[in-house]
Amino acid sequence: MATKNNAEIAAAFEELGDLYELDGAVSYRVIAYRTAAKAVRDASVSIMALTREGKVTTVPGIGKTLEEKLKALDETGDIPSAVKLRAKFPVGLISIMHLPGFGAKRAKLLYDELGVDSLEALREKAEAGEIRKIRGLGARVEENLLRVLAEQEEGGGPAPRILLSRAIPVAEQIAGALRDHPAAHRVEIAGSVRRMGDTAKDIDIIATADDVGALIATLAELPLVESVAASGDAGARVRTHSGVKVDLRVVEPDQFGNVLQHFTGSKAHNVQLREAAVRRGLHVSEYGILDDETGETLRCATEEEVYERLGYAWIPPELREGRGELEAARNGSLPQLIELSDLRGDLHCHTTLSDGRQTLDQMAEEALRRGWEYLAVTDHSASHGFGDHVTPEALEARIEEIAALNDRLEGKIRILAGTESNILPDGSLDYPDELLQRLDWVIASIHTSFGMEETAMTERMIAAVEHPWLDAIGHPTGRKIETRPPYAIDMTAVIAAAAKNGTMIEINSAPDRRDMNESHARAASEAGVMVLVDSDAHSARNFDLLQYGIATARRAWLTPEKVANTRSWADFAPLRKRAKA
DNA sequence: GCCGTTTTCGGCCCGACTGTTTTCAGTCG
Repeated sequence: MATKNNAEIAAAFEELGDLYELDGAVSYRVIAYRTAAKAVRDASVSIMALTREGKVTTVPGIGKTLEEKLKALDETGDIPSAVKLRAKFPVGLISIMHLPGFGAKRAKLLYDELGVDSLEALREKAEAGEIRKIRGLGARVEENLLRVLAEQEEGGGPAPRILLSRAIPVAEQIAGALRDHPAAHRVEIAGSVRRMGDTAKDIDIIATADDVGALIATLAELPLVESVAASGDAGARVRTHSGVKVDLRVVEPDQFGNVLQHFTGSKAHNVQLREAAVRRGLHVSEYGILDDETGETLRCATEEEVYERLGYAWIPPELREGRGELEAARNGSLPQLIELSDLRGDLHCHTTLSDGRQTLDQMAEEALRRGWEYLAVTDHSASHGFGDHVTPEALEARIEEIAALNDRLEGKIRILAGTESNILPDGSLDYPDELLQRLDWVIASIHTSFGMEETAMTERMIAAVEHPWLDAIGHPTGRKIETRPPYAIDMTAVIAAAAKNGTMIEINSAPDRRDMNESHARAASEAGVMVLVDSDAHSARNFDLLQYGIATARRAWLTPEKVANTRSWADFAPLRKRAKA
């Protein structure tokens, strides 16, 4: 039987948590399963491999009981308690409990009272006016239910999350407009946008102002705002023409720090922060810090004060995910995170030779303008297809062209003749070794045969990692955020092979890739792999995308030393395999 | 079900909103 991957294990824990909730288990048990599911999904290593090694209880949120369930899942393909509970509750109840405004209690109530066991049966009962007759429910619940069911049919499920690259311009445009208003004092973006996560559900903005009404009016009248969903004396919720929801909260200046901290989150960070505070007799909320001893609530104008009162150094938002940052902030071991300005070059971009929109000279000129020391030009390779492949002969001509360009540039910047070679299904590259050896730089990626089974895909990638002229792996999992899952691959094994062979792995900065992700990047760096932050630019403007790769690097706790292309050319050049050979 | 700078047992973040009921349960972030 195939080994369950982390996503499958997380789904099994989610399901079991739902089933226990339907069964009326104490809430803490249900929460424990959901916490564990998240921990498994975010883990950078194979949870099943850890289970077999007897080390899985080192993962926060997984204890003895869940270890036993993991063993059962590994050996039999299922969890006995889930089998038992599935016989008790029809699968349809889980769909019902996930409807907005519903939960386990209501799903169970509907099942017990009306025998409802599917969304279809639920709709029939609602249309027949049966829901409103149940004690504890009413006409409003029935109306809302019918509306939700209709919306689901129309929209096909919950609203998708928006990519960070779509959220940031909207957030900055709105925050900028509000800052320009004379009544505004402080205006800050909060939420997952401030944490620079892969995606956001909505945009949170926190402000202080003399005149709340004027600020809300300014927001409502912005050209990009389509409609105002709610508006009060403490803020407003609006929707942009592009469908993005924006929440503005206007708060008292002496609570700004508390509110900004609260709404920056994440949930896991805040829960851990508050639990730790309770152990010291302090209660944290968005309104202040209540001290049990004095009965007084401390209101903080700045976030720094909030963390200081609780005994922590201020924590960069990108780290606030409940992944050890509180402990590090307490004992002074927070990392000095990499910044965009630390980069001295880019090792992955395209020109008109393949599918880029600008010429070699234009890309070089832009890199020079940005003050970089080096730029590797890595057009697609011989088997790329789409009519923009680069034959070996064309690549040889490109080598000459770049030599001439470097002469003209007189050492102001160094352009590297490179390729983004395809990793073929057997793990080989699609140029002859003699040609790869003549290049200054070789990055290689998988662009075909995404459907391979995990073992074969991992072997394919490791064969490439071991190639003597391959310097780095590009976008190693192939994911497209919100649109395409990663192909099946054991990244723990790939990372180990990369560390052993001195092969670098990139964080691709394309905002729908950000690949490798923050979890793999942190693991790779800890394993001793040199990480790259690459733009994969297909135009000169695309170099701006590096901000998203840097964001992923920061969320992976990376310092400048851990990222190879923060180095000067003199220090970077020897890290390439061809320099060591 | 997890976990420990009071604890290996007895706790477990905090508040808003909605809709239903007269003081609260359920859901959500």
